[in-house]
Order: sequence, then structure tokens, then C-alpha cells
Amino acid sequence: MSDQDLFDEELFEGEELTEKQKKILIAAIESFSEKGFAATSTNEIAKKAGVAEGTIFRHYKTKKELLLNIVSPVMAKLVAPFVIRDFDKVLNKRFDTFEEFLRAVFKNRHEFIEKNSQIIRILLQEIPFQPELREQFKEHVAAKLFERFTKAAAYYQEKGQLLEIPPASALRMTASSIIGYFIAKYVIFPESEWDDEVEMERTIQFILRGLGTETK
Amino acid sequence: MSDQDLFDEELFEGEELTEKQKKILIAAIESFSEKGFAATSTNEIAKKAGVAEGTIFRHYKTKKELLLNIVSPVMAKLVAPFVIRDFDKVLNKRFDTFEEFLRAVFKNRHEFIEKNSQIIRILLQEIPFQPELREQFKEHVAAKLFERFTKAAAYYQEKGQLLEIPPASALRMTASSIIGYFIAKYVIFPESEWDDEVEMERTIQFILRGLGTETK
DNA sequence: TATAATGGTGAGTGATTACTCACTGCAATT
DNA sequence: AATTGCAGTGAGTAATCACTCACCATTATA
Repeated sequence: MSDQDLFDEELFEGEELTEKQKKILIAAIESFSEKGFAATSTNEIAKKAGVAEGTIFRHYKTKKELLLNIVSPVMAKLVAPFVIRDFDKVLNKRFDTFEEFLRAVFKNRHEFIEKNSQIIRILLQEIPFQPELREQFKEHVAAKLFERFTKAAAYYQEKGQLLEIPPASALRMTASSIIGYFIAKYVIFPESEWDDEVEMERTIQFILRGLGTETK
Repeated sequence: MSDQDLFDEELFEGEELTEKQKKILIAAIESFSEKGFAATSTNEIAKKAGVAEGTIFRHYKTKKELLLNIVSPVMAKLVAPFVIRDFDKVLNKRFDTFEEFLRAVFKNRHEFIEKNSQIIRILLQEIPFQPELREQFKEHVAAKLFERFTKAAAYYQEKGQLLEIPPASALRMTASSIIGYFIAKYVIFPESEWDDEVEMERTIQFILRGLGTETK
């Protein structure tokens, strides 16, 4: 919780928000992720944030706008490591093998997803119902992820390290495995014993064997 | 739509429902899957079903009970092929290799998931928010799936066809890949061109390479 | 010092919510 | 013929919904 709070401030740092605005966002994030967007009332958010209900609508015209203001910045940061300048050069220099690349991406995003698990939960929940979210996701996340992953895939396919299948399929299976890891961790076994390191390593090996060309 | 209707009747065939009850279920399934459970009003369901609102509450005490009555039978049928009598013998006789087993399960459940896509959508959406659903899922789906998959895994591991990792992990990665296939098909690319056969084959190969022991 | 701008308030709005209940029509049982 | 039981009805209910607005407090601008 305090970790989450800390990161929420990080997350919205570029926006110059008042204390009450931050509290509204934090309260909304908590409620949306626990009960879902539609099942959360603005009254409830106001009470949890210690704020008058009118204050919410001073800053966000509608409840949906509040949702979008919470989720949008996360979408941007979700693909951040993929949209850095000279992505290709950095990529090619830093990660000689597909394994290195995959491992770096996974590990790198692990911390991010862990810290933003609440908002990502909201994002996954609401994407089927909010066309605006789906648009944003397609345009800013999926498209960029696909573009960069395609380049990376072509590079490693050329080096003979990656199976010769369409990048879209490779991306789908990679993403399925990684997202499946997090869903298992946070949704299915949230209280069970779960060895992060071991399961992550297994997932990486699974992807590498499934998409790699080397014989182990 | 008519396909869905047809199957809805199949699905609830053992329950002896009146025409109006069927219409209520069909309307609820449609609305829940389109707008989500919390965002769908009972009024709306009644209108869509051509029924008085009171009729809904004659048969289902609460809106939540309506949801459970829709989703529960699907959960049972979701694991149906895994809970047949003498599962082990049938399994061992019919599927000599892990590949055959995997292919049979995937193909077998493909049709089922396709026909019940709406209800499965509802199930996936509401599992995080409805403790009763999560309980049911754990008890009747996850537990049985895990139990049977564990036996199958042990069998194929003994034959040297399956990687020596805990069955829970193998199941997680198999399920991630298969579910990822369906999410891609129905949620992410519902209108794009999507070659069922090709993508399914790729997914199966991906799992086989990722979890199998044979060198290709 | 006056004026504007902005953040914050909370009572109040009509609409909508899930759910109730007294009632009707009809078929089966007595 | 009288009674019971059940499917179905729709007006009604209190609660809750997202959202508004007239009004205060503080700070920045003139």
C-alpha cells in the first residue's frame, strides 16, 4: 500500500496535482481495482479520499474521465523501454542473443508491473468495455510494441536464433506466457506459495525453447 | 447469434426451463458479455427478454444469483473431458504421445469455447470480483484440471516426452498459451483476419517445443 | 486594495437502481 | 366445484447513482 502510494506520486509527478487530487486518484485506483469500475460509486471514492464529492467533478468532468486519467499514463509507461531513441542500435549492441533480450525485457517490466498491479488490473478489466481505452491501447501500446518487436524479431531471425514465424505470432505467444505468469501470480495464487524467481526462470526457458532454434 | 441461442438451449437442457426463463438467460448472457455484469440493469435484461422485471426475480432471488446460474454450468462443462470415468486408462490408451494428448484437448475444447465465448467472457470478467465464482472455479475447475493434468504429466514424463518440471508450472504455461490464443482471437483481433488453423497449429507447436523433450 | 482565478464544499437534482408485492391467469389436484 | 400452486405481471419503493451549482477560502494578478 505505501509502496503503491509512493509510486502513484511517481506516476503522476509530471502533472502538478494538489494533495486532494492525489488522494482522489489513489482512492479511485484502490476502489476500481477491488470492486471494478462500474461497481464503484463516486460517493465511495470521495469518502475514501476524505474529499467532497463535488471536488472529484471539479477536476474530472465525468467518472469515465477519471478512469481514463488513471489508466492512460500507465499505458504510456508500459511500453516505455520499447520506445526509447535509437531503440534498434541500443538493442543490437546490448543484447546479442534473443535470450538476453527476452530476459532483459521480462526483468525490466517485472518491477513495473509489480508496482502498478492495481492499475494494470483496472486496465485489463475495462479494456473490453471502454472503446476509448481500446483505441488508446491499440494505438499507443499494441502498435508500438508490435513495431519494435517486429524489428527485434527480424534481427534475431536473421541471426538464426528465432524461429521463422510471423512476428505477430511470436509476440502473441511471448505475451501470453508473460501475462499468464502475472495472472497466475496475482489472480490465481495470490496467497499461495509462489517462487517468483523459479517461476520466472521457467517461463523464460519455456518461451526460449518454444520460439528459439537452438537444440537443448 | 442463432448459433449461440441454439447452444444456450443445449446448455440448460437438463433444467426444464420455461420459454420466458430461457429468454431471460439469453438476454442476460448477451448484456453481461457486452456491457459487463455491474453495468447491466435488470430492467434492461427484462426489456431485451420481453418479460416483466418481476419475472426475473421470481426465478432468481438476486441479480448475482442470475449471474451464478449462467456461469456455473459452463464451468462444469469446461472440464468435462477431464472428468470422464477411467480417465487415466482412456488417456493412456488413446494418446500415446504428449502431442496427441495436447492436440486432442485443444481441438476438443476449441469448439466448446467458441460456442460459449460469451459466457466465458463473463466468467473471466467476473472471477476477480465474485468470491463465489472464484471458489467454484478453484474447486470444480482448477482442482480437477490440476489433478488430471498432474497424472497425465507424470505419465508423459515417465515416457520421457515431457520436461521434468512441476505439473503446476507445465499446466500454467500450457493454459497461458491456449487462453492467450483465444483472447487474441476474440478480444484483440475480433475483426482482423485471423487464420484459426494456422495460429492453433503454431500454438500447439510452441507448447510442444517449450515443454517437450524431443529435439526438432 | 480591488479583482480575478482557482480549489474545495455539500446540499440538492432527476434519473436509475435492485428488488417487493398484491394481484391475475391457468393447469393440476382434491 | 373448490383448492392449491406456480408462472408471470407491473406499479411501487427506498436507496443509490452520477452530476450540478451556488457559495466560501485562499492565493495570484491588476
